[in-house]
Amino acid sequence: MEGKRILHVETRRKDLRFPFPANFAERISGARMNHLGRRAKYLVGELSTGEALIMHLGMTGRFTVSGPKPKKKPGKFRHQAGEDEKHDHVVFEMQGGAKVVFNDARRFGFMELWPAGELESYPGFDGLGPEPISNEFSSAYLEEAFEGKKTPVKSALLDQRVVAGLGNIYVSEALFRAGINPKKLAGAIKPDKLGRLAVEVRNVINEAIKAGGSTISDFATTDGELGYFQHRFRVYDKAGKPCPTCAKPIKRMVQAGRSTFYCASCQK
DNA sequence: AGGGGGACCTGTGCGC
DNA sequence: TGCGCACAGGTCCCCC
Repeated sequence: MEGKRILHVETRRKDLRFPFPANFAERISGARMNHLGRRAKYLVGELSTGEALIMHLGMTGRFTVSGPKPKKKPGKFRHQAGEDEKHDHVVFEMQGGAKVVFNDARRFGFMELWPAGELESYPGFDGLGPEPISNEFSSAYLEEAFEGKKTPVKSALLDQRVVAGLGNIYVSEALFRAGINPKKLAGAIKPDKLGRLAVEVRNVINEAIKAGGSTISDFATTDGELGYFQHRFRVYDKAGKPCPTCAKPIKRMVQAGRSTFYCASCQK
C-alpha cells in the first residue's frame, strides 16, 4: 500500500468495533498512502490528504493482499483472500492492481481517520510506553517503570502504558524465559532479574517476528502464510504438558481475566 | 492504584 | 447430531 494510491475502497458493513468514520470511503479514495507504519498494535497509514488511516486488528483481524503481484507457491494451510467472504469487511483496491482485504470475524478491530499532523493526540496513543524492541526499553527503564508497583508482573507487562505492543502470548513466554513467576509483584523484582526480563521480552518478540507470527486459529500474514512461532511456545497454551526445562506440568491460571501459563518450579 | 467483572462479537472444541 | 458451556490474539468501562 505504501507509495500507492487508494483507487477505491468498499466497506461491506457500517461498523467494525466502532462505526466507520463519516464519509470514510470518500475521504480516503484517491489518496496516496505516503507512509505505512505502526505504533504499538496500531497500523498508521499517512495519506496525501493530510489524514492518517489508523487501523487495529483486535483479536481476529487480518489483512490479506492479492492481486497481480506473483505469489509464492501456495502452502497447504493458507488463508486466501475471499475464502471467508462473510467476514471480509473492507476491500481496498490499490494503484498497481493489488487488492487488500480486511477480514475480522469477531470485529474487535477498527479503522479511524485522524489528522496526520496531530497523531500525538490520538486517544489510542495516549500514555503508551516504549516499544519493546526500541533502545528505550531496557533494564533501567523497567526498574523505573516497576518501582513501587504492586501489580503482578504479568499484568504490568500487558499494560500498554508500561510497554507498548506485548500481548497475552508473549508476556507468558517472556516471563518463562526470564524465570519470573507471573504472580510476583512488579515492584518486588530484583534489578538483575529485570535485566534478564528486558532481554527475554526482546528475544521473544524478535523471534516471533522472524517466524512470521503465531497462528493459534486464524492468524495469517498478508500473503496468506500461517505463522510458525506457535511451534516454539514453551508455556503458552501448554497446561498439563511438561515444562521444557524441568518436565513438571505447566500450569494455567487466570490473572485480570486473561490466561497465564507458567512453570511454578522454574519461575520464582 | 489494583483487582474483579463485564462489555463488545463470532467461532470452535469439548462433554454429555 | 445437537445442545450448552468455556474459551480465544485486545481494549475499554464501571465498581469496589
